[in-house]
Amino acid sequence: MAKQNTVFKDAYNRCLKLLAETSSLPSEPELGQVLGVSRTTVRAILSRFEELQLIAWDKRKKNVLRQPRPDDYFPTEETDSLSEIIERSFMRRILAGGAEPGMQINELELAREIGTGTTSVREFLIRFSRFGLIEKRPNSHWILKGFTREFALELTEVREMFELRSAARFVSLPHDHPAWEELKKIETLHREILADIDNRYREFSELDEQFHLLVHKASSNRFIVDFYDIIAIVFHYHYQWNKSNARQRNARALEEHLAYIEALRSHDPAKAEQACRRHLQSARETLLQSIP
Amino acid sequence: MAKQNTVFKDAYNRCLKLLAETSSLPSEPELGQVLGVSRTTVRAILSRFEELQLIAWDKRKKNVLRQPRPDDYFPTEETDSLSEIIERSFMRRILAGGAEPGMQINELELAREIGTGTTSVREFLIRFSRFGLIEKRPNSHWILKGFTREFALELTEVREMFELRSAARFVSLPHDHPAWEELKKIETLHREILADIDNRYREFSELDEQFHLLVHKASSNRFIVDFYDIIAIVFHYHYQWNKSNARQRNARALEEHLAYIEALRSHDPAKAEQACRRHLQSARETLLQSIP
DNA sequence: GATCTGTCTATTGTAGATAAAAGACAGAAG
DNA sequence: CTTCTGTCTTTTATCTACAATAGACAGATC
Repeated sequence: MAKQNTVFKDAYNRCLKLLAETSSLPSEPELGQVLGVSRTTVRAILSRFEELQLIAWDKRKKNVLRQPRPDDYFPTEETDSLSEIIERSFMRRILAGGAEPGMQINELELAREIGTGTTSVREFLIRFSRFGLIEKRPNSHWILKGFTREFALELTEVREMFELRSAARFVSLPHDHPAWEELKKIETLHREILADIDNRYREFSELDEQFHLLVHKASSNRFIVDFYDIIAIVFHYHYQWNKSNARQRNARALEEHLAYIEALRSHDPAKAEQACRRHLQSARETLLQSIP
Repeated sequence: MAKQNTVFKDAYNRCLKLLAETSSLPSEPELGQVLGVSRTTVRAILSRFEELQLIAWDKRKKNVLRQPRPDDYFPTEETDSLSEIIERSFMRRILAGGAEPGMQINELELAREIGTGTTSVREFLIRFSRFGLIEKRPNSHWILKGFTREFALELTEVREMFELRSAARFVSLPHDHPAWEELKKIETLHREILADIDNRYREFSELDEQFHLLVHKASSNRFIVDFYDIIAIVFHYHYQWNKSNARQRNARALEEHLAYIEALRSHDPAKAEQACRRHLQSARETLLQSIP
């Protein structure tokens, strides 16, 4: 296998959903636009649709013949890109499996275990190394530095510097800046989830990421925004891993976010700083509690 | 060619220098230690020495037979690792050659031009992407974001946050911390270069890197220390590129460093902050001046 | 004349192969 | 009994090959 066709399969599935809602599909370039793929892939999808008698395709006419059935979709496991698969496998290993700091990481072994070529694993490790959890010994193995207390402290130290600065920028954004609109939407979502916290507390993780990313973006600094990737990935896997008291923790964080949002909207730097600090401090404590 | 034997060639050259200074070489593990390579490579070197009648080798005895001649050394071009070659080629292209922001970067073309496989170019680009100068479009090309004014401003903004914090940590290091010793050495070097500035001003670039890295290390924060890589690479190539007024600029920076060092040694946080700010400001101005 | 389709070409993502380098282990030498 | 050497195995760095995907261009269609 040279290249996985996950782009095709994923776009195919999404296109099936579009197909379920109309009687004829738009032009190839438009489909490409909507699905975020090239015309080559669009045409591959349309060919398959035609083969399976889902549409009648003649040049510009793409009439829907029948509704898609559940088994027309590709299984979701097949639509994940290789790098997503590698990332998940790797994170499971280093967070769940007793991964001691100092442990050696072996490209070949990882590749065999995941069932993929070494090239992809290697590229993943290179990309991942910027998160500061692993380190390369040239001509030799990687070393796992581990998700330790020091790591968490160093991470939160930088996070706090960056977020405080971003929050300060946020309050001085012009009133017509789109971020205010976005902030309002996020606030609404907060209230909705909080109103039905027992059922919806799991949605917090994603919302948390959205909110803090919005704040970081106000810095207009690529290094600050990029750094948020590290925080996001750590918290993402951390939430998956450590579920104790999730409902209660999330409820508290949602309240803090609301106070933080209100402070941002006051346009008062001092208030924003205070609310930001308060939330960051409790986020840090939560993170540290989960590390032995 | 599967793997370049640059490790061998480089270690070989360094081993020749050792050989010039003794009458017999130490044990294989010890040589490996000194040269920073494995025993396999050490043995390859010794085999070659024996072949060329440089030593008589019998088990533990490795007696020097003759002094190395200049042509016993491998040419220096052959001792650079592939990634160094790629980095240099790439930086020359984006700094020197009229590289417009927004330009597409093509892995295959770069590889052809450098005369190497695509894998190595690809891995380089992935590693390099953390510097924020390029960005990947998945399944498609890379985009050059360019060494622009915004880039420089974003870079220096973060640099200033990090270095101020590191300097604050530095002044509170315990008196017996090895950093103080190191600082003293660096100060001496500063004075030496300054005393003979007309001849030695070119040595500033390397010293600058050493000094600021020492300061950043006081933060004990891997993200802060790692970030210094970006600054170092930018300034490194920037100095190579923009040589106007180098003597004068470097003399001024050396003076500022000395004031900064003195402030650090006073253990007075306020003084350190002031000296740090002053130097960072002029470093920023210098950088910005060179960007159109 | 703008947008679309058919066709063709170029580039990326990934696997597989191989030389270089690292590293493990047993027996030899001090 | 510690350190060294000889030998062997494993892993990394790199190249090449190829399917998936992107993208370009000319002619067709509205």
